[in-house]
Amino acid sequence: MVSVSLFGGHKMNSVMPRRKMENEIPNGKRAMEEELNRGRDMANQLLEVLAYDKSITHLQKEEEGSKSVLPFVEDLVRKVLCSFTNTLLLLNSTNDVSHELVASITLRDVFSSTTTSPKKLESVDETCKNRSILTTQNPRRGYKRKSIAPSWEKDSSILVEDGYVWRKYGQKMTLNAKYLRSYYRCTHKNDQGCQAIKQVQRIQDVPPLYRTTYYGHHTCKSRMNSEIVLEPLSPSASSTLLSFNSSFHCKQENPFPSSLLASTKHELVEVIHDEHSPQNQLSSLEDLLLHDCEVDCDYSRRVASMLSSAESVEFENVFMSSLDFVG
DNA sequence: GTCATTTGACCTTT
DNA sequence: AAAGGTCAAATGAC
Repeated sequence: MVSVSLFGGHKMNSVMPRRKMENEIPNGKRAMEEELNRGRDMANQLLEVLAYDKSITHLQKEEEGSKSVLPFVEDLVRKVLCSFTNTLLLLNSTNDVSHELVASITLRDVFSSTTTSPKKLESVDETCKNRSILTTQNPRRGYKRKSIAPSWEKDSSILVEDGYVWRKYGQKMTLNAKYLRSYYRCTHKNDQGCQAIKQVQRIQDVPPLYRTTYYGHHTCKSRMNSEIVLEPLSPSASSTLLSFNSSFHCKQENPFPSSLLASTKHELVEVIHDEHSPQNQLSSLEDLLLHDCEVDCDYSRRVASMLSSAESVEFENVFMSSLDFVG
């Protein structure tokens, strides 16, 4: 089980401006710490309960006359969600982060850009300051370098259309790479403010292998309905490998529907917006926190019923990432 | 004319 | 300072 210590868990970078230390934690932050710790403990319990539940077969249950632990799980999930909600309320009320930044970072960003540490927030803040200087002195204004962690990585032996419209904005030869890396942004960046970008790098010649790394989320409404293979398929060139790189802190939004995750079909794959997919389950969690300050029992019941043990691990990852963000 | 891509320069991060 | 990421003018395709 991963243990995260708030405020002390992050290595203090020498470059990092010194902020308030442990003995200077304001009440709001202390309360946040307590809330998050509570939530984490409950998430841990949830995992243990689920693991226990899984270990007992239905037959055994019948023999022992034991009942499902689901109601207990539900309760735990509800408490976890309460903790999230309380923390987010505290987050919103804290003045520790600039109002501008709070306004620019939505709750969804908190969950999506889960490696955004305070250090990063500060660097973003600095970037904002610098940019305000640039806007008056440098004609090349609006320059913004990606500061978020990759959200999804996909290795594929074929070039596939992922359902979004991308616009190439650059390419670069990188160190230790034999091929150019191409940079794409969502074509709706300007008209809809969509911040999604991706990088495509050919990593192998024979058989051809491409690594596509996605950053950010699509906020545009341009989703097409199918994944289109751009290159002719050969029997040998059929594998599509999706990976959550373990080095990534965030294993969050998957730009592909779950129905594609396990797909190795040699044909066009229909994109199915499955409301029971893990991705959407997590989205549901986010929505809970986004829209409801008070956790609805029906919602938590729904969430609990949707969670498999694997998904509760994902749930915990999201939770841990939020700790990372706050800590 | 409009829009996408190319490409060198510029900027940030490490 | 090097490497990686982004911008925007130039260019091409339609």
